[in-house]
Amino acid sequence: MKVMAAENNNLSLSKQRLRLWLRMLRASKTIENEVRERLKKTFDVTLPRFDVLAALYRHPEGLTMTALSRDLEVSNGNVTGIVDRLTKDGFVLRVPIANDRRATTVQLTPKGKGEFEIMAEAHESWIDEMMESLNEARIDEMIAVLEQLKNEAGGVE
Amino acid sequence: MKVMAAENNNLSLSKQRLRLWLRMLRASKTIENEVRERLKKTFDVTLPRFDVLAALYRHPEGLTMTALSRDLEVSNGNVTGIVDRLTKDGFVLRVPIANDRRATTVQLTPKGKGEFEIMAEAHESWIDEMMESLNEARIDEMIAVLEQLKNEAGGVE
DNA sequence: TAAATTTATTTCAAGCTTAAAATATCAAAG
DNA sequence: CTTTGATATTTTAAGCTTGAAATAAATTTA
Repeated sequence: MKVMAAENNNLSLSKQRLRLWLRMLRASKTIENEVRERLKKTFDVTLPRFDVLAALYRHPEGLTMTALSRDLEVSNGNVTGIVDRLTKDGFVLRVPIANDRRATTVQLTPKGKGEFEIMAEAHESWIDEMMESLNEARIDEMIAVLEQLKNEAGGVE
Repeated sequence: MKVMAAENNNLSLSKQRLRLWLRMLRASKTIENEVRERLKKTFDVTLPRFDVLAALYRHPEGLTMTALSRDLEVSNGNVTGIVDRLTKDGFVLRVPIANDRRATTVQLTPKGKGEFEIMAEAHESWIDEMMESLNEARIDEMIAVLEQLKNEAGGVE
């Protein structure tokens, strides 16, 4: 009897977790689509390009291709293409590393830095607008849960 | 002085909201990547295909291409390709609509339904595992916030 | 009814994405 | 040294994704 009850509890809890995951995915997708569209319309830049610029902005010393791929959680081959195009357009630069001829760091050019700062300001205000209803307490709460989730799922082994 | 304080408050709140968004995106991406990899390894199916099957499973009467595209929040042209491939592999079926020669509904085949049920069970257990630390209260809390967020961002105008 | 507009879908070009294979270089061990 | 294994990146093929243009059919309107 107790086992049965526990099973039933687990079952509905797992359904509830699934439901949360689907909601989270949906909210993310909605916001992401909105951001993608505004980036395109306002700055004629794609979301993946924006993401790469943002990662590099957070690391003024530059990032290797591998570090960039890990930071963005995308495949290494993927980064190659985006960086190629950003390089062609003068937003980023591949800088050889002194002691390792295999690796290069990628850095923002002054143009890339300047353009990103403009986009980042708009981006922040869009997010602020889309999350208008959330106060500080709610936000801290959410952040804590998400942090825990990410570690649990990502396998910090 | 009061204005100044308010501005500072707003500024840090908007940064906090941005921070939340980035965490949410990161958690989603981590879980999504994990699910994608497991679907591929376990069932040799891609995540977009799984998403389409899931949407159709929730609507046994079938969905038009437009409804499917809206449900998944992806472009209409995107759905065409995925449904094409699922059709070729015998998972779904395009069924003409009686009164409207422009539209077709898409439905799961028995094979599609059967295969999806197997995948869905595994999928649910993966999510359960990845969200092990979240209890019912936390989950309900999160769902409420996410629901609000989605409506705010998605423009329910 | 004919023309104009709207709706449903597909097609297309460009770019994004992954997983796996191929290159190239470095580091370690014999 | 030089082979062996590890690391960093690019390449490749297949599939995903978008936004816009092209078709086609239904609906509205003059």
